[in-house]
Amino acid sequence: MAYWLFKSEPSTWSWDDQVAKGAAGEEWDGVRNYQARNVMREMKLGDLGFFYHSQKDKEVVGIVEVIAEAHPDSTTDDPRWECVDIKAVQPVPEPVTLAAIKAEPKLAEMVLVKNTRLSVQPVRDDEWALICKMGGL
DNA sequence: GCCAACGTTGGC
DNA sequence: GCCAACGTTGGC
Repeated sequence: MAYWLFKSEPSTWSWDDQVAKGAAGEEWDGVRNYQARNVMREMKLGDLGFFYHSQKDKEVVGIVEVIAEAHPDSTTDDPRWECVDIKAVQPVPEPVTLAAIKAEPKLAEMVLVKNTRLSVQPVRDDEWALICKMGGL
């Protein structure tokens, strides 16, 4: 099982929007970046990911599950772009802020810290476990 | 609202 | 194939 992180501006697509989609989930569409697309191609059914709010909140607010592997992005005719489908699994009881992540030396290598602009990222097993703990899970 | 980082585009 | 110009993202 691999772990990932999905970044979104709450004003565009928030955790609440994701939760509202329920078990049916939703396409993680609109990604127009090769690196992020390549990360999504690595995802397998059942993998878990953090849902991160960028800009205003800057915190990990929930956990999602991959329910469909990479397929063409329905929001474009350009065959270069693909996306996965994800559904909300559960909220993080105590959202983990970017500040808290930066304050933790064990998380200094996170893509979230080192490559802030990448919108879909891999998360290591140890990073996943630690953030879950910090979030009260 | 500003600015740094970075990805993409297009001219040569 | 290189590089300058430009656009976008996201933290502060």
